[in-house]
Amino acid sequence: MPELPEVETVVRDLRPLLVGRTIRHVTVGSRKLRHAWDSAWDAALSGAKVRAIRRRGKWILVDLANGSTLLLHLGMTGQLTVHAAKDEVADHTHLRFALDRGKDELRFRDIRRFGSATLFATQAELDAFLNARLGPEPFGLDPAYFRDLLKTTRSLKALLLDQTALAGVGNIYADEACFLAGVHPGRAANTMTHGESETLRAAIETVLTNAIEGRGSTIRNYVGGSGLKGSYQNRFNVYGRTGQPCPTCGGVIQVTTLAGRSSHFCATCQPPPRRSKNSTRVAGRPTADRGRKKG
DNA sequence: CAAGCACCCTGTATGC
DNA sequence: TGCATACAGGGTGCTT
Repeated sequence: MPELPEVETVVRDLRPLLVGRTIRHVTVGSRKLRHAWDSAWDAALSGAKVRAIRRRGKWILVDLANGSTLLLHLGMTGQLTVHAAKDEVADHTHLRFALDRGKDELRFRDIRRFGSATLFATQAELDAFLNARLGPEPFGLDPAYFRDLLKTTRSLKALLLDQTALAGVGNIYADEACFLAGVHPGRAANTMTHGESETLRAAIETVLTNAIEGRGSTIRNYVGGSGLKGSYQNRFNVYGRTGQPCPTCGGVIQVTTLAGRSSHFCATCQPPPRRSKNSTRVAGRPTADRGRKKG
């Protein structure tokens, strides 16, 4: 599911519902997420007051008054919402954090279980973990820094999806930003002019800002921290619009595979690079995960 | 260094 | 209806 705008929406929704409240106890499901839950964290969390909730890239950080931080990632299908404890517990709910006197609880639901929940005892450990994985946030970037990022033979798509280059951009918003900037996602990054670099940098900000304003995009499972869906999927120009007309020129939106991901573009507004990586996908063409034998 | 693939999972859509 | 296959917003690790 969730890229930066969706995670930001979850955090904004949860902030008034969580900050200042105390986690009373944790209920852990039988099936593990990406990593197993450490039972020692139960004791560390019980009685811990929530000091703040924030976002870094696609990660959610719940800072506790005792100095520890609960770090969550929603993977592809994660949902983090506050419910009344008496509400029916949906299937695939893996963690429940009882709040205050137990009338309400924070629930982590994740169908595919690509998400994760981990407790970091100190800020130093948390920072080390995140700094090893994440580049800067994509807002207010120094144009010169962004130009430096482009000094690579990698495709724009691969670069934008690389969380160590730039934190928070995923498959949807990479495609939408490239469209807005008028550049093909398969372009080698080092073929971008200074002008194009600045246009793309600004396009990323614009797309993410507008998506946050629309509470993110709901394709399948995504809901915000309040349970409300997003609306930005109604404003997609290219993502998921294969075969439909380009909003700008009326040409047909194409799809190809770049960096192992479906990549959507308008061949007129975003001229493909001259050689390689511009062929449209043919039925049956292999992609990651396809043709693998089931375990 | 970069690209490609496999893998972690489940649900849904589609074709036969 | 049933079955097989392909695909999905992400991150990680291995091989080419």
